[in-house]
Formats: sequence, structure tokens, C-alpha cells
Amino acid sequence: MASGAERPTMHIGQLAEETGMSQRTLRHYDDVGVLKPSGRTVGGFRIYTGDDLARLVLIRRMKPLGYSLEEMRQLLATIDELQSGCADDARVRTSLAEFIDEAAERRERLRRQLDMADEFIDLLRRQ
Amino acid sequence: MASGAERPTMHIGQLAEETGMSQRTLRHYDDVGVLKPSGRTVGGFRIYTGDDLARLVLIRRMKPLGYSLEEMRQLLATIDELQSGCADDARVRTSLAEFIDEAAERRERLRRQLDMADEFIDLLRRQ
DNA sequence: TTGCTCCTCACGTCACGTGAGGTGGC
DNA sequence: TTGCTCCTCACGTCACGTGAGGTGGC
Repeated sequence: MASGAERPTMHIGQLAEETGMSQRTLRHYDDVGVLKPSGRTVGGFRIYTGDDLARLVLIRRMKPLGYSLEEMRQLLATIDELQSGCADDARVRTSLAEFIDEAAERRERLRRQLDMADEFIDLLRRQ
Repeated sequence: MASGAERPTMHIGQLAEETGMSQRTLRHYDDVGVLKPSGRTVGGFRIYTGDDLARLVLIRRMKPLGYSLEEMRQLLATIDELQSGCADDARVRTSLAEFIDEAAERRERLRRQLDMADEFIDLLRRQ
């Protein structure tokens, strides 16, 4: 009644729909700590916010680089620290720099995989 | 003694070394029928030929497209049929055309993943 | 004969998929 | 009150990794 502008929240089904990920995957991300819902209803339903959605979109972008969920968890933790005002913390800065180097390597591997795929398709077409 | 020009063969360790794949992976490919060694020694050692090496290189190029081992097995079977002179068999031709379409779709997915990876790295660099 | 390579189980792991059986929310 | 959505086990799957214990090959 006395509530002001409500932030939009959603249940697991809507988040799954909007991101194209399965509900099982979202529950698994909760279990391993990659994406914990912001809350629960009294009855136990997971409640996700717009921030959670943004985090999931970020996770989806990380996936092609082939990180394990544990590595994602660590990288997301570093990003969280940076955004909560630790941008001057040398330890966090170093950690970020390492992650960027790793990501660049993984990107190169992915690009080489695209080359391999093209070689493969050329071979198929020559049959 | 009376042998002519021998075709070079190798054991599992050398094949693993030359392709960068683990021996366990090669044994698994044998188990599921993706790459059966051309022979065995009396003692049971797997014997791989140059043809086997070529097939494994092909398999390595297929991997980035994310096929299951069962799908690889089928695609390789189709390629084998084509190369053993069934190139005029309509069924085999149709099968190949379907595989090429699928491969092109998977290639596009892979290219989009590269874009996602780049967006992710940009985001990291902006922190 | 000594190493080094290879062998076959067989259990473990990672990221989920897939029911089973039960309950919350509008 | 009726559906539809969500919940927690818990076993299954795919592509291997990782020892354990034993033997082949030059």
C-alpha cells in the first residue's frame, strides 16, 4: 500500500524465458554459487531482480570462453568487488588484470576453433 | 625380411603426442567407435596407421562445432561411404548435404560466440 | 632382465537433463 | 478451489580424468 516505485522482480520461469537458459541450469547456478537469487518468497520460490538478470547475461557472455563454474564464480566476485568501490585495491586490480590476460588467451583459442570449423566445412564441401 | 615399403604405424602414445589428445581420449574414441585402431599387436597394443592419424585430425577439426561423439561417428561414416565410391548414391549425397547445412549453422553459432566473448572482454577492460 | 609403454577395469567429475512426488501463488 | 508454477531429492548422461593392478615390446 505505502510502497513507492517497486523494482521489478521475477520468478525462475520468467528469468529462464528471457535468457534462454533452463530452469535446471539456474537452480544449478544457485547451488554452486554462480548466481544466487536475491531472495525467496515465504513459500520458498526464488526471487530474481533486474541485477540478477544483468549478472546472468554477463554469465552467458562468459560461457563461450569455456570457464568452469568455479572460475566464473571467482571472476564475478572480482567484478563485484570492483563495483563496490574497491577499484583502488591493488590486489583486486592485479586479479582483474590476470583475468583479462586469461580471457584474451581463451578468445584466441576460440578464434582458432572458428578457423578449424571453416577448414572442416571446406572439406565437407569438397566431397 | 622379405617386406617391401612398410607403411608407418604407431602405438597410442605417439598418436596422442602428435595430435595433442590424451591416451584416455583415444581409448574412449575406440570404445564408442569414433576411431577404431587399424589393428592390435598379439599382446593387445593398439596399432594406428597414417589413415587413422588423418581421421583423428579430421575429428579434431569437428570438435569446435560441438558435435556429440555419436554425431561424429555418423558423419565420419558418411564421409567413408563417399570415399569408397558411393559418391553417386542419392541417399549418401542427401545425407552429406544435411550435414553441411548443420555444420554451417553450428559455424554461425560459433561466430556469435566469438562476438559474445569480445563483448565480455570489452566489459572487463572497461572496469 | 630392466624400464618404459601399454592394457583393462572401475570409480570420479563437471554441467547439467529428467522424472518423481509434493506444494506455493495469483 | 482449480491450474500452473515452483520446490527438493536423486538418479542418469556425456566425455572424458585418474588411479589401481597387471603385462607387452624393443
